Amino acid sequence: MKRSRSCLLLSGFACTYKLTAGGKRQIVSFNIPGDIPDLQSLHLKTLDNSVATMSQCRVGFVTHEDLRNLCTRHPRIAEAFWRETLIDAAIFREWVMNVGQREGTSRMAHVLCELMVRLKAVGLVEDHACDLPITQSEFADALGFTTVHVNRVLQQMRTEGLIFTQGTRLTIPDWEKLKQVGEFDPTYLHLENGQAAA
Amino acid sequence: MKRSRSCLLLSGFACTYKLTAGGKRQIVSFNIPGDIPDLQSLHLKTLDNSVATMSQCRVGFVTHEDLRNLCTRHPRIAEAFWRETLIDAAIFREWVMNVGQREGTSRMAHVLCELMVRLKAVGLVEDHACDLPITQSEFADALGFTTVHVNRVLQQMRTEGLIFTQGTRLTIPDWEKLKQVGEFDPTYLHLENGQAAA
DNA sequence: CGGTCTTTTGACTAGTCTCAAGCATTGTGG
DNA sequence: CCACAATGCTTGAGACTAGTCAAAAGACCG
Repeated sequence: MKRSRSCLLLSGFACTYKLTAGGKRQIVSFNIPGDIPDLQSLHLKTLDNSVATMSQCRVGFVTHEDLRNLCTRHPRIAEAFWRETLIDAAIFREWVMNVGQREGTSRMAHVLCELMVRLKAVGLVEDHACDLPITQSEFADALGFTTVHVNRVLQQMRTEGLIFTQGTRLTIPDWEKLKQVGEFDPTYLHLENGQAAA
Repeated sequence: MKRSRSCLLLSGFACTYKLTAGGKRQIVSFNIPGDIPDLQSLHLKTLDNSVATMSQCRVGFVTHEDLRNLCTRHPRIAEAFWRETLIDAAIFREWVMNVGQREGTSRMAHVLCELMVRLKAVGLVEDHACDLPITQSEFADALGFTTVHVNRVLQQMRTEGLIFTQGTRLTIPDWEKLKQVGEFDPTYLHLENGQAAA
């Protein structure tokens, strides 16, 4: 179905996902405030994924017509939007590697690092802690694990002192350690100001 | 490192890959004739992946300066390039799902279907057959399997009549069956003329 | 023809899944 | 304000997919 507008996530958490023929869900990205989850629809006629909220969200809508006018009138803006979609692609590539090559703790640590850095970039991290309203079953769908396995991995990470959780609040006691376990190198996020440390 | 030009694959097969800190390789996409594997470098300063050839290749180079001029003078071309990168992203999303949710035969079948359809689109498929100079170890790196496992999966697929190989030539005896096993729906490739059947 | 790369095989191991149940937390209606 | 859904988290045991290690057999190339 062709969409005539894109949405901008103002607050809250969402995710982009796809379903297999067998009905299994793969979350292909987490969307945080500032993201435009369906910017691609500006140039692709058919949608090949869906978006779901993971918490209460506020969203803004922009019509494709307005976006297109903006792009023609201000090439620099067009370039910036294009660049945004290229960064999304870079993140997908990293996820392919994460799901394909890393196991258990390492895989989990990597997405947590990614989330922390991205959230930090929009000011949602304080003292290595942030609010993360993502259920274990959502993590499972994102990592290609089962909920049961995510639970066990998280427990292990807690006992190893890699993470600390209270409700939806996540705290990273030792950022360097988590980064190392997740083999995390933020280059692929292409942040302007290489704020590698969260 | 900043690149000042992009390359167009004229003939032969290549792949885009990333390495984990531990040295494991994840192939994130196969590049076929007509592809511009590093088009992204036009707007991203740092490269977060590498490209390798899998066979003899002929490539053409275009400087970013020329590309940028082309884009400013012909907005439609800029739009087309942007669209290409969006399709790449759609393929990455599908790969995340493939690696995250499908197992063994199904996972393998899916990439084979994708390759067939993409090769067909550039005229490299005849009678459900094509030349595929991809080693089992390369498939392994693309699928997140080991070479040993790829070998066993392929053997099973041969005995099941899903594929037929002689050297680097791959023939698909029963396209519908392969599509079904791989849960393959070509929507995500966003081909202009929905040539779903290869 | 020797050397290298690729494919194939076997036996054993490990990571992850499945099924199944119990517990905790939260929000809601009576 | 409490009871009870509903949802999410935790646990255990057994099964299965895929990995590891090791080596042999083919294929390709200078």
